[in-house]
Amino acid sequence: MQNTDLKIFNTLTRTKEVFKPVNPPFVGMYVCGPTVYNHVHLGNCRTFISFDIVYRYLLHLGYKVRYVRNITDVGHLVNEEEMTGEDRIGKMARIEKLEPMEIVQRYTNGFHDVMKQFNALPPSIEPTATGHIVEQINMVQAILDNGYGYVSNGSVYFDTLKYAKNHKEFGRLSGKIMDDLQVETRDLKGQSEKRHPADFAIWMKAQPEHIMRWNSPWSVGFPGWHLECSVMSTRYLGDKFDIHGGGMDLQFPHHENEIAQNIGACGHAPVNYWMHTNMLTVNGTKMSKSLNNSVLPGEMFTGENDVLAKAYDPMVVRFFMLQTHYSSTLDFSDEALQAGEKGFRRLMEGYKTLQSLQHKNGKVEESEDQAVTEECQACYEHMNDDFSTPQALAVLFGLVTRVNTYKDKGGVVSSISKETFDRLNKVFRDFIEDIFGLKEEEGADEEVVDGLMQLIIDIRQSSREKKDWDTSDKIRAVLKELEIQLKDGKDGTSWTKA
RNA sequence: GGUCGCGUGGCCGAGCGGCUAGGCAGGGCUCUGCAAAAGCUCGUACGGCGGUUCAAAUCCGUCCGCGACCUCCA
Repeated sequence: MQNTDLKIFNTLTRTKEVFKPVNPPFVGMYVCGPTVYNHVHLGNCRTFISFDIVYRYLLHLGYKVRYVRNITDVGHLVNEEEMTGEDRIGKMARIEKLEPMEIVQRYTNGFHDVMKQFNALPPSIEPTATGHIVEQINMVQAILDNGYGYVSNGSVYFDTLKYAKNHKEFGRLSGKIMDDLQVETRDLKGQSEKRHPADFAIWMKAQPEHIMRWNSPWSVGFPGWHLECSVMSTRYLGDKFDIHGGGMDLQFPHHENEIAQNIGACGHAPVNYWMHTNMLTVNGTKMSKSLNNSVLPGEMFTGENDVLAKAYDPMVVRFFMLQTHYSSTLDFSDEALQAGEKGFRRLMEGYKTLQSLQHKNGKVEESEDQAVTEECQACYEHMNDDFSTPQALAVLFGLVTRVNTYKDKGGVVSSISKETFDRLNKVFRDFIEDIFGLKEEEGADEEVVDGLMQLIIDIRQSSREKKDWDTSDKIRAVLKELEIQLKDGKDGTSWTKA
């Protein structure tokens, strides 16, 4: 159905490029997952939902995608720059008096629950850093063997200066210039172990109080944060794969260092297409764990937060995010969310309406038939243009108007051909269910159901009083089909779910 | 300070040289017992100032405002 090629904006080249997998029909995609020392917030979710769309669309195009998204459960320090930095997991374990792995398990579970609520497909592989200590040690050794690392007081650092001299790559992804970074030199604690401020630890010697520690040729310690992604992507996708994604805030230094490690170990760049999603903001400022302006998904779904006036269904939030391109910042506000909620419902109602329409062969209006065909096609072409969900959505809304018009005119469609009618149905199903991953909001809440049941019982009661048994029995019978059992007692009627 | 990006109508948000984005909100109309829904329709835009061009929201310069990264964050 697509006439155009899929184009992806590649951070490396800062241009949209036609997507050509290394080994079609297989596609390897790696996305930096969460560090599970705390709840994921909505900003984190935005990134994962964005890549869920990428994953879904690639699958829709027929690619065999291996989607790897890691769980960081060690090595991510509270302050990377200072040697005194404490491991994030270890810190929470100490504070909450739990095993580090209990922390990891708790927040991993929470993360999975949230992703499920957002209807995000699970990745093909979800590796953990602690599960790949051996591989990480091996990569540190490879980097040392190639002369791009040095041991200092039991820790191993990446020799950024030497790497930058031999490979022009350093700074390319993030647009940094090595000389600027030198100027950035600041007098920080523990920096003495490093030869250059831009050097970073690939293996760190554990301080005595550090809980998470492993044996290595250099010290009892733990792997550097940037290393795990290099190792796990290589392990599962090979040393040259298609797409690497993550939030924009990981571009530097995390992804830049990742490239350096891969080149340092394997001699060539690991990734063809780098994709970065933009930030979620609250009142114009980035949502961030460290800024304490986070809204948690759970708080959003229940409405218990300081930012928003009411609760929003996960599907509404997902839809809301799709209205903005992944590369733009997205600001959360109550007004915008409410508009999104109505828009979402309009779309879903339109989808339902479409499914209720009948096609009948008749006189085909050529221009209309052609317009519908073109609009259907446009949805795919917008997705092919760097996953432009807002534009695809706009076209879909245009089609919703058509669908509603068909319904107004009696629900029988004959002005477009059967083929076009079927295509229209396919586009809605493809986009709403497969590509956008949208589904109906969770069932009406208890309060509404209770209210409805009381109303039905009241109506039935008045028909019983009029001895209108046909009506009262019909109500009881239909409810029974819905697995609701009415119980007529002395004190009135109650109901239970069968 | 360095690097990058952004400023679009009441709100959100696409577009990025000529052609209606879209959603929400507001006005009018149609339909319907009423209401809602739905359809049709209307209005208010491209931060300021210059420049390039037959033509600029879209390119260039400049000024103003905002943000991100440069330190942990998706």
